[in-house]
Amino acid sequence: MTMTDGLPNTPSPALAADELPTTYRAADVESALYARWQAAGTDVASAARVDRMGGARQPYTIVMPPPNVTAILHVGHGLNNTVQDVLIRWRRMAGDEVLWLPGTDHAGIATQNVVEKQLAAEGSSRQALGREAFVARTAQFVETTGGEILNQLKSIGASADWTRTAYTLTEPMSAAVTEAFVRLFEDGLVYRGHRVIHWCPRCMTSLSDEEAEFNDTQGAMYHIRYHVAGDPSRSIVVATTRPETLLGDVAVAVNPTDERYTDLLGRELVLPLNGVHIPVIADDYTDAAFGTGAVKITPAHDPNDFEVGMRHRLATPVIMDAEARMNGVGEAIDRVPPELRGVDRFEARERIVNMLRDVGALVKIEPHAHSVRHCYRCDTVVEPRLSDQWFVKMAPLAKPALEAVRTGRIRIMPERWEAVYINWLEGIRDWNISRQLWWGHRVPVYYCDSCGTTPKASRTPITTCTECGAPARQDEDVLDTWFSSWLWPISTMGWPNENADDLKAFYPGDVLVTAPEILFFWVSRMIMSGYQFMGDAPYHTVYLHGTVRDMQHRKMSKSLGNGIDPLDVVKLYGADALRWTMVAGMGLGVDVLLDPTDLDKSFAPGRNFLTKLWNIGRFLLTKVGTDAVQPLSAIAPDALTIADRWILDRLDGAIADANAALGPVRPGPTGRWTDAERTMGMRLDAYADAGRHFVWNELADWYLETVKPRLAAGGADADVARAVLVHCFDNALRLLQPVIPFITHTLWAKLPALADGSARGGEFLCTAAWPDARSTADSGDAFELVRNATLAIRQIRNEYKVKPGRFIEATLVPATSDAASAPLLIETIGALTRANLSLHTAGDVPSAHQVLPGGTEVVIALAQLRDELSAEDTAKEAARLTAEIEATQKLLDGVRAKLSNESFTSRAKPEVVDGARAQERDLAQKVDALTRKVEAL
RNA sequence: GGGCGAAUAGCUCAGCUGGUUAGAGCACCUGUCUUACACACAGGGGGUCGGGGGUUCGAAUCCCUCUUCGCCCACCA
Repeated sequence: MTMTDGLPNTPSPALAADELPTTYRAADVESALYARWQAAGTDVASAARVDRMGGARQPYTIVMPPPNVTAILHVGHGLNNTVQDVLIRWRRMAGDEVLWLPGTDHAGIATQNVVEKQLAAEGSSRQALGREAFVARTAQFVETTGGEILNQLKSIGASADWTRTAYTLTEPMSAAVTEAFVRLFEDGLVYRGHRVIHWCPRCMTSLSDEEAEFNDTQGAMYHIRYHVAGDPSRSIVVATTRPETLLGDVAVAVNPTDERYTDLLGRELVLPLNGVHIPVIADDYTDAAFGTGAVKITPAHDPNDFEVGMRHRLATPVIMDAEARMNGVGEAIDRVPPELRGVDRFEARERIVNMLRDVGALVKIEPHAHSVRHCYRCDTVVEPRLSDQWFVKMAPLAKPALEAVRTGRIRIMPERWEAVYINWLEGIRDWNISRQLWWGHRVPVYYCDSCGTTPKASRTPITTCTECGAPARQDEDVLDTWFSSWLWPISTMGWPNENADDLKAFYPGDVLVTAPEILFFWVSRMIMSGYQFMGDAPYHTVYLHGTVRDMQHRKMSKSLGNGIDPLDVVKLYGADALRWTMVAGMGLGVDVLLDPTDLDKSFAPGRNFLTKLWNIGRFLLTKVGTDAVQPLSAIAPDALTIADRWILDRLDGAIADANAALGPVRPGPTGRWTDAERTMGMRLDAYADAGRHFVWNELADWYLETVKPRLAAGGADADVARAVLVHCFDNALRLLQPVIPFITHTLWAKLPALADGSARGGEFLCTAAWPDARSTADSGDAFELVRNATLAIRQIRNEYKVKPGRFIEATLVPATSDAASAPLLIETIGALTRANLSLHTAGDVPSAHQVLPGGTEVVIALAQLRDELSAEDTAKEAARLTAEIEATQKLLDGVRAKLSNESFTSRAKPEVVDGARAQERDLAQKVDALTRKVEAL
């Protein structure tokens, strides 16, 4: 017992009562502790410490998906950022140089909409204000109220590097956006296109394909008759879902093989209502089997019709204005009857249908379910509209992004999204990047109206035409918000300055954490921009988490009123409870279900676990006291009891489970994930559970209970127990820190000092070391006897309704395999079960038996239990036992049949066969013991 | 229309390359204020792993098929 020399043999003084209040109050701890982390700079990254820069650490980088600058925190942000914070905190402890780079997005349409609404409330508008003033006003709005969401993230514990906070509409970001645009322009990857795009008449801007979302809608199919010019006896019936567009029709197309219409090809039809003559044309686009087999062609208001129109060199009259009111552009005004001019498209639809009915052109109206595109920002039905826009040619950019996933440079989790990603990229279409908005990065293209020279893209503003010296004019449009977002992983690190320290140290990064909704909007485009501008992918893992939903599985939203405010949860139960509940309840890619009407119930897992952890800590720290403890390394192996070995073994198991659930951290030296690695790790729920299970179901439920007498006895063995206790709890807190950083730190800071004077890991748990498993290989198997015997005795006590407080006599009959350890353990088992446990061979008095795995028997004489039982109970018990014998016998027969099967014993893995043999033995013993038991009754 | 996925306990989900009596959390039932914790402790009930075929000594796990849900994409007016 030399290892405890010099330590007092009296119990260590207890903690002062006020140091650990009986209940954990998160509010007393969290904001103060967060401020200390900030002051100490625990989450500030240093490029110089990174191995790529000659430092000693591997970088671990996550760029935060930038929330909209005007957004307020909702539970989806909470989930997203908690996941990132868990990964970040884990790697920080594991010794990586960690960079979690936060920021916000200027969110073009969204922010402009908010300010426009304000202006409307003031009786003003952006047009009234003018561009410059509007932008200034919006900038000021962002300045004063924006970015609040980042502060809110702090209150849930997000340990981002706030010294690097970025915003997409700052000078450096603008420089990156301009540089990217100009490079693509110069490479011919940005071009001006004249085509039908998605137009939001409320936001008054074009949208990309991704921004125009499909909604299934119950609409109608209108069948309309167009008469042949000069021959009222002949006609063609067309079918359309948008009758109002007929004013812009320039042809009717039929399939060339459709014999119904062959004789009408080349003839002219008269458009009802405006009398315009249009030809009947043949085009493969028309499906003879659909509708009437005749399609009205409106090139300016339908992308397909536009294509048809191009093939047949047809005119493109625009019959709606930017606000989607019936109105002709230029000569097309003549196509719109005066009484319809200026009428909203939906109103116009009704009126046109009535007018068609009046002139006898309306054949029928059928219900028709179809998908209609809506603006992703304001949900207005999008209008296809012919206009000039800037596009990015995507096919060349998509190529390396596809290769990256195919070759394992990037993995997407859950894996099924890889197929979706590949599917989308293979059919990728060009990206409309110009928006008719004012809030955003202005398109860096300059025109000369005077000499009309080719428009130039420029990194610096052009004020005068380089050709003729006349004043140059910048393009009015701004770029799609996502055109700055797609540069986020590089622009935040200093690109286009390729020598920027951060870019060199932290790019490429590691993981991107987001929801699947923006896989195309953002994730894949970042990958493309990474390859295009830096020659490498921005991360090796895309982690797509689920969505937070209510109990009806509806997405939480403001309009449904079913949201949960994370800050409410923080106030009620603390950030740790919020974090724990979300992480522990979140399978890979699985939605998190929470009940907004019952926060108490929804966050019970977090709250319950925190309370339990607090009580474990309170009890443990009180029992251990304040005297310094030996580090585990100073304890001689033979001083460890069976229980000590067991709990240390379980700790190793928990560490291994946590590491397996989280890792692998990054791909190996090849830089590519192997097929096996692709699906490994990132199981945050499994990791959290490994920690919870250890600290609750092993440390608290078993070890803490068994160690009480040893601590009370004092002396050298008490010091061993103290050392083991503190070691286990210390490591458990380390394991749990990434999920619940506040409470773990609070408890950890109260652990007694180490007797050798060594530091435990600095001032903060969040920068202490991630646990390592012990190198020794001794197992804690012997302790299983305690657990099995205890469970058996408890079961018998319950079965026979023995009052919890009553002591009983019990006998342990050890099998040879347990003969050595049993004598050391009976006291422990007795203490756990309120039994006076003796150790000898089985008598033949009527008894309750339990056969433990391994063959040791627990025997409790029935005589002492008899008075608790009625005759009825006894009969019932006998019947129950008989049934159990039968069931066990059946199992046994099954196992024996299997073992006598030659194919099984020869082909199955040896350990499986051994398992079956052990099972046969245990079952046989059980049948035997149960039979004796029923006889004794 | 194309692509993908899922159906396992009342609910939400684990169950890896087929092998002891299919697990967890919550919910449920019984008992307990056992001097850290009733936000706890102890014990318990509950699943023919969606249906049907097949491969195998052996299938929740692999194959086929049917049914039902879900997701992504898409120019059928």
